[in-house]
Amino acid sequence: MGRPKTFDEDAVLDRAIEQFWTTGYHAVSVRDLETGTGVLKGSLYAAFGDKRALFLASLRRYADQSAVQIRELLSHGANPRAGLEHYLRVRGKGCTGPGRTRGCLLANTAAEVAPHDPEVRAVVGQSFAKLAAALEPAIVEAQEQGLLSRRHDAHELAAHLVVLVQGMSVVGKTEPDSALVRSSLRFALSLLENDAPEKAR
Amino acid sequence: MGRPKTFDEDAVLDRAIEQFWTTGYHAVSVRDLETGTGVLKGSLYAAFGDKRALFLASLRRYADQSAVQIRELLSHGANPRAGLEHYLRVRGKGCTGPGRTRGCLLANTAAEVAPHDPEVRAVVGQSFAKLAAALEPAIVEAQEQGLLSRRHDAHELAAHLVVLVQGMSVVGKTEPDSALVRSSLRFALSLLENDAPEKAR
DNA sequence: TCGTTATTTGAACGAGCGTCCAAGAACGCG
DNA sequence: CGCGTTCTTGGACGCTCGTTCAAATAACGA
Repeated sequence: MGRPKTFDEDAVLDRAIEQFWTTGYHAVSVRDLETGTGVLKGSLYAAFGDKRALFLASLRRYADQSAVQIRELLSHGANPRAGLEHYLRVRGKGCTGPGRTRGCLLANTAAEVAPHDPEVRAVVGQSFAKLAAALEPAIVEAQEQGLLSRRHDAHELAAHLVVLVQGMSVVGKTEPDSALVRSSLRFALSLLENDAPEKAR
Repeated sequence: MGRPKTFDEDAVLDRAIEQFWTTGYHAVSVRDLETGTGVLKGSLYAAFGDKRALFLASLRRYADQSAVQIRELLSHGANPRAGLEHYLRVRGKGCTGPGRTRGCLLANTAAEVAPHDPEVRAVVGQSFAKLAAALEPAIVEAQEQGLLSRRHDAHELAAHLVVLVQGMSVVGKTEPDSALVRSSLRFALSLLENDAPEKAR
């Protein structure tokens, strides 16, 4: 009953994600969100609460979406090792090139907001933990299938890859096509090569 | 001639660094800087220009200081490999523990400001490049002295460590003592072990 | 058709922002 | 002791911030 909503909340969140992602939390004003989402502030406040609540909702949606994407990327290819490689490649490419200097919303938020907002911190922290928890079994399986060296501890390697990916997303923000990101990606891929030291490609 | 300055510009920059570091660029107001530095806004504007200029000066000073620190850390210990290990340990410890959730000003700035300010971007980008340029010769020397495996390309490993360190500083902001940071640090240290797979410590 | 209910709309609010500037204060010099 | 110069001081400016709210609007059941 009553007057029906003229917008889809999830669609608005997607637009808001874009803005927070490219511009950052503090640098986006409610007026910006108004024009960016096409929803007047009054309605935004009625639907989501205040700016921080809208940001939290956007962040949670982004985190959910990226958790889904992780699973998709990891299951790409013939085996777990190919999935890991694919995941790294996509994440690396996503941080380099023109228009790709906005990094990852989770990393941006970890840097800008997390230390000052426990709720935000929890969302970001859990996202990172989930990412590691998704990578680890893929690593273990790849090792069990003899596709990946057992030289490295699976748990530590998973954590390492999580940290590395966030690092790429941050370093990549300093230039459109960062040589550092490309090199570190190449190195990470070399870590996923099977065994046999001294064997290039 | 004229009335003498009542403050040391570098000391003010050090205080400003602290504030931008722990709070972020946008979240620090000129009033905050006033109380934090103990210098009234009028004098700040007279000495540095505007807020952005003060930030840039602080950032450059931080970058210079951290470049010096890198050299110190790398020259610690008996050989280049020990220096690298020491550098990683210090950087890792600096991102974990209570009151250590502010990360690295360069990483924070890369995430929050770099994409929207070319001058800031240049400072941060050059700092990252310098860091890699400082790590690489240490890696090469360690390899030449037989202290470090030649399995990995020195240039790529240097880039990898730069990205990793920035990643640790970002991920570390999501909890006081991040298990991810500790694990990834342990993994990175294992990369610096000499050769011989399956050999712990 | 009318009353109820939910949403939209945009004007208005106080607070705080970054910035500026006129006045006062502290020095060296003649 | 003034004089010129430089720095300090803090009030004031215009603007934008996040937020609120009363009125207008649009759907529904009766």
